[in-house]
Amino acid sequence: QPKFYITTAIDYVNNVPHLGTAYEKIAADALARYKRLAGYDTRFTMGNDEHSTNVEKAAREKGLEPKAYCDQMAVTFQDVWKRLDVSYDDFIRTTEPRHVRGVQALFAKIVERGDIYKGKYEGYYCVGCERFYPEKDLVDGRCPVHKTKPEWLSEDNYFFKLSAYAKPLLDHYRANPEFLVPEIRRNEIVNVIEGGLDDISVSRAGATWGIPLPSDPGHTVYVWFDALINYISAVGYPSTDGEFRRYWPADLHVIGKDITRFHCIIWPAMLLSAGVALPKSVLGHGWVHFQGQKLSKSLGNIVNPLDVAEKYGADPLRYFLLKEVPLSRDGDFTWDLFIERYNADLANDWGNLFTRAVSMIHRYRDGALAVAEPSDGLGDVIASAFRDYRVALDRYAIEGGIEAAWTIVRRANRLVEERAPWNLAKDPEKSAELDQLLGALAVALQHAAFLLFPIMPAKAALVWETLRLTPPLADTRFPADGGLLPPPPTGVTLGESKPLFPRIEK
RNA sequence: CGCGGGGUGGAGCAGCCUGGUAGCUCGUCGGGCUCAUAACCCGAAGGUCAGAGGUUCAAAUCCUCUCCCCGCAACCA
Repeated sequence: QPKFYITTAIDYVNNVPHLGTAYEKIAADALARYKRLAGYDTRFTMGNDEHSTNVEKAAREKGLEPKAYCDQMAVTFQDVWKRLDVSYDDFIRTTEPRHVRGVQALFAKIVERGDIYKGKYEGYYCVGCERFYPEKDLVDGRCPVHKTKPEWLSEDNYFFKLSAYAKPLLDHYRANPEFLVPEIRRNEIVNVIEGGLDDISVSRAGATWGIPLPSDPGHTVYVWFDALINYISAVGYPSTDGEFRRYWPADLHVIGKDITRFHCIIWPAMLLSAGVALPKSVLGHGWVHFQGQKLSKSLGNIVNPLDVAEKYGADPLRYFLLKEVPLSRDGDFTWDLFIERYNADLANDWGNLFTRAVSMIHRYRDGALAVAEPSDGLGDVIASAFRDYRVALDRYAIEGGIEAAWTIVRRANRLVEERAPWNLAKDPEKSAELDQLLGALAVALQHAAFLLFPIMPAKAALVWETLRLTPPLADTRFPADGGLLPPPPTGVTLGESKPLFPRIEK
């Protein structure tokens, strides 16, 4: 059985999840669910990034020890993901012993390779910002944010010979164009590498909230170096048997475009140095804006995904984000747009097809199908929808998959008009024709629900159960021969007709 | 000259690489139907493709310049 190992970025815990973080997890979840339907042994991991001074600071501000604070945040994050139906298989926290072991082991490998050396880290450091500034970014020698004079800091640090990996990385990009998608981001990164790479500091002296260097416990591992390693520690590294052997290298890292440099330069360089295989692909997705603006704390326009989910359900939120924000681009969330998509697509198209079909089955046939097979070319529509869907999802174009599923919904709605079942029902001689139509509609609903399961798992499952289909949707797979799914049962009373998505009245 | 993305009917996008009747979803208007969540189906109106110049038999599509938005520039998904 082929495997598919997919990860999201692990989240920095100095804030609760917002709409953008949720977008990434939902997108990765849809891909993971798709791969499961496609028969892959899928491993989907996420987690929290709990080290660094910022986290420590956030904890102290709440009067908590860092660990206690992180424990709380881990519960908060996982709760949000569960409410959004994110089906992760494992949740890794960078404070867990298994992760610490992985970090120390990988670090040791890189030391062994001779890629770590001790040096001085010097620069202008603004205490307010907690960061170093290059001289060119200072305004009149002062911090551009705080207008204070930064101090000249100089501390002993360990450095990683990133500069030695420019050539190997470029070679890797040339040989594996799919290593970074979309293409636009690949070009950007290749430019950066061609411009030359500097060695990076990978340790902090005197920090206590972090993973100590095995070779020098007075230093902790730089938080990014630490965080990236979660992708292998989550599957058992430093053990190279079992899960690691089964799942590594990862098939896909789903990350935000802002951190592509870490994932596409530093991370592969670390792995090359340590002699560990590189992940197959990194997907740098775009941003979800809110009312045309970037989500930011300072603008105060942070949207809590749970607000949307609690009001209208997780599925509509998932649908909107996946349909309107292609992974390769930025997109916009506005309430007007959300409500429009909800009413037009979910309530009117898919939802209405469901209620009208199921209620006709009840009204005309006491709730049971006599036959269940496609008619009027519906079989061809479904077959090509399945093909288009898979092509799109294999390219991570989830919106294209949704579009493909919708061709089934549209065709079925049109079929109702064409065959006018309310007329067939009046004519006893057309009884067989009516049975055939109702069966075809059930088949259409079934296949649309199957394709939409990765996008809207709860509603798809509801349709599935209403049609009395077995096994459960989560255990169903794409037919190996590329044909249709086994049809819904006949002679069994179906579930009731209830609006899947009640219209939102403005 | 830091790097990059974009400007297409009211809105959001596709088309541009590989020039040749400008396409999709929503909205608007008109019609049909009544199974259904005033939902569904059919049809229509609406764009000189940011601006200027150039190449060409022919440009939204290629080239040059200008204007306007928006990102990124080592720790915000």
